[in-house]
Amino acid sequence: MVRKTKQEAEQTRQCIINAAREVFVDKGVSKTSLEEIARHAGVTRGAVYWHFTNKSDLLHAMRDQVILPLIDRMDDALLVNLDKEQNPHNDPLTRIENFLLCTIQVLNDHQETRQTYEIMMTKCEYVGEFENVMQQIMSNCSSIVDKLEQAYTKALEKQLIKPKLTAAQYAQDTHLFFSGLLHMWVKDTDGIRYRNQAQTLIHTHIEMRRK
Amino acid sequence: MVRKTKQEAEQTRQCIINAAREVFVDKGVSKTSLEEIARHAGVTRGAVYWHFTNKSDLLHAMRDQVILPLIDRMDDALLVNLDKEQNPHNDPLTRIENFLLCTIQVLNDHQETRQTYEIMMTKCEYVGEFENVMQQIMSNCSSIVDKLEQAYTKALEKQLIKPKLTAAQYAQDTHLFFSGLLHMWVKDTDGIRYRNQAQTLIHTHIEMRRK
DNA sequence: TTATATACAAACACGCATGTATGTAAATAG
DNA sequence: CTATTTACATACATGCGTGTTTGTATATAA
Repeated sequence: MVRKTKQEAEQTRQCIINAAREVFVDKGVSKTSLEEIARHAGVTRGAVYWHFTNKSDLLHAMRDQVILPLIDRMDDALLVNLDKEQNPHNDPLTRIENFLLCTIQVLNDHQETRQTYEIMMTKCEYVGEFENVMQQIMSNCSSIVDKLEQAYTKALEKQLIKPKLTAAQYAQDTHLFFSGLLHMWVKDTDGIRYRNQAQTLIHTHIEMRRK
Repeated sequence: MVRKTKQEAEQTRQCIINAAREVFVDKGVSKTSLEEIARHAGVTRGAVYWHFTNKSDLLHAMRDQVILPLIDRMDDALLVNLDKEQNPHNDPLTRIENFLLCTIQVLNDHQETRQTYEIMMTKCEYVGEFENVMQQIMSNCSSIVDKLEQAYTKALEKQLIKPKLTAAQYAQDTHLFFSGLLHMWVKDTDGIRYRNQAQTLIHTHIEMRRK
């Protein structure tokens, strides 16, 4: 065999992750063997065990590749320069809407992200060594709600929405709406019920709040 | 061995389902063997294979026991006598709120339901012979949205909510909200973030719509 | 240039879960 | 009262997935 350079090794590592994603999405995590993943990637189980300690580790790596960048984008979309820029295309409410739209857009355009979400939502079990991922998800949700609340606070200050409810309440409701939408969007593989009208649903949700 | 009567046999069948639920919730569906379930139920795999063709069949039976009654309750809560009874405690909006509250209540009070939901949401993979369950869930959602829409139509007629949006739009938004809430409620095993304030969240969601 | 670490492939050992086939005692049908 | 079916327990056959170990050719460091 031909020993690989560091770059080539990193390439196989990525290749294994990609192969895993495609087999996972097809057969589910627990019913795919590392042998199958290796074959799909054009390597042997030796390579898989070299780059990852086990299947769970591989799954973690797969998830991180998609989730971590998404969290970064979130800050940009919801918080950065929230107080500056008084022009109407940058008001807090529109930014919230754009954040939601943008996330759906990523799922639409980026197959890697879409497949990973599908796996995490419907093709894996949060059990044993994977149970703490649940905690990560929950704390992630908390930070989303926090950021939404900050945006809604600005929206209240600028009197874009009715003061009937608090920013926290608006934020919670929006988060639950979006959480539901993501689940439905991912599960709606035909695209008939949710994927095709996600933009409309989001716009409606925000519009409901506008004065 | 002592041959059982029909009643006793039905009892062991139920016993197996209960055992399965408790082991599933603990170790996840794919990592629990039928041997383990049998042991937990105080029988052997022979009994399990007698009552169910395989693990998937058992999982289906478990799900049906919880989901089917829930669908029945839904009709009662949202549709029955929707046009009669003009008293304010039975207005369409309150009925929607009560339906949501009632569903959460069932999860709270009924361990069997709670565990089953936890399994279906975070401890099983929708793959292979279980993929059609996904379709069932989706079509179920459709009928929920339909019923919500009917209730919201009445609410619009009675001018309880603002005519800014259509009944269908309100229904979709409420369904996504509730879908998100259910997911979060189930995942929030500590109860800190969602379980403790579910009632408030629901009330807020409905209140937002009130004129 | 040589020694060592790297990046895997190949081989080994092991248990465990599944499905089926057979055995069996008592309930039930007739 | 007898025959048959029921409701399982037990035993058997089989395969598959995992983790580890060993082998090896080459990149890389010195």
